[in-house]
Amino acid sequence: MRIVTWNINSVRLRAPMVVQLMREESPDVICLQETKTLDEFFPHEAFEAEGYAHIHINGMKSYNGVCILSRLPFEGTDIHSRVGKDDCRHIEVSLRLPSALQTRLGSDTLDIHNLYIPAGGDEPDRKINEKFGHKLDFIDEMTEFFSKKYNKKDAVITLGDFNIAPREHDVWSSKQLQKVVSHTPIELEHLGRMYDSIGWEDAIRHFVPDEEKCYSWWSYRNRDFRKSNRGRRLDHIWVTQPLVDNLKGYKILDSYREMTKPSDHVPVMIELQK
DNA sequence: ATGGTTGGTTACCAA
Repeated sequence: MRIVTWNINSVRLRAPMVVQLMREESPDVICLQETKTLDEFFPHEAFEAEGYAHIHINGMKSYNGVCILSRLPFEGTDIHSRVGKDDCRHIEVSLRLPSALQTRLGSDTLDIHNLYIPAGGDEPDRKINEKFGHKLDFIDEMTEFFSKKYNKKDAVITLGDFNIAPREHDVWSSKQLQKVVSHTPIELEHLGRMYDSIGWEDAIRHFVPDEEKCYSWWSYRNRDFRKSNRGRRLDHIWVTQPLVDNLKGYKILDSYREMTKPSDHVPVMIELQK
C-alpha cells in the first residue's frame, strides 16, 4: 500500500504531473497541499479517470488548499479549522484497510491527516511577525488534537508540508539556517512536542540514517538545484508505532523537481506491507 | 547584506 504527500503549488497547473505520478508509481493514496483553488474548479475528472474515485478536498481561492485522492474508499472524512481560521490546511480521512493489514494492526481502519502547516513568514519572532506566531500556534493545536483523539496503539498517519526541516541533515547547512524560519530552535521545539504527542515515528528517517542529507524541497531561486543542492526536508510522513513494523519502503521522487515548470517540492512516498 | 523565482491574481502577496 503506497501513500504519497506532495506540495503541488497549484493543482490546476500541475494536474498532468499528478497523473504522471499515478501512472509511474501507482500510489493508493495521494495527499496534496497548496492546491490553490476553490473546490468548484478542482480538476477531479482527470484523477477519477485514473481510478482515484474517492476524493476529499478543501480548497480556497489563491492560497493553501489540501486534498486526498484515493483508490480505497473512505469510511469517513473531516475538515478542521485551525487557530480559528478556515484556511484549508488540515483534512482527514479514515480508510478501510486491506484485510491482511487489518489483522496485523488489529484495526479495520487507518486515519490519515493531511497538513499544510503555515510557512511562518521571514522573521522568527512572534512579537514582530504574526505569521510566525500562527505557525507555532498551529503546531501546538495539532499536538493537543492528537493527544486528545488518539492513544499510542491506534493506526494513524499524519503527513504533509510541515514547513519545518527538524534534523541537522534535513537542511544543507544547519549552522547557516539557525535563524532561518523552517529550522529555528523554537520551531523544532514545538514540532518536537507534536512528534512526542502519540509517539510518532518519522517514516522517512526510519529508512534514511540521521547522518545522511535528505531533502524534499529546493528553492526556485537557484539556477541549478542539482548543482547548488541547497535543499530542505520540509515534507514529512509520520506513522504511529503499530504501523512501524509494517513499513516496507520509501521513495523521494526528486526527478519531479527536474521537470518543466516543476513544483518546488517533490513527492514523498511510503509503502506499507499489504 | 542582498537578491534570486514562482503562482495566483489582476495590485502585489505569499512562499
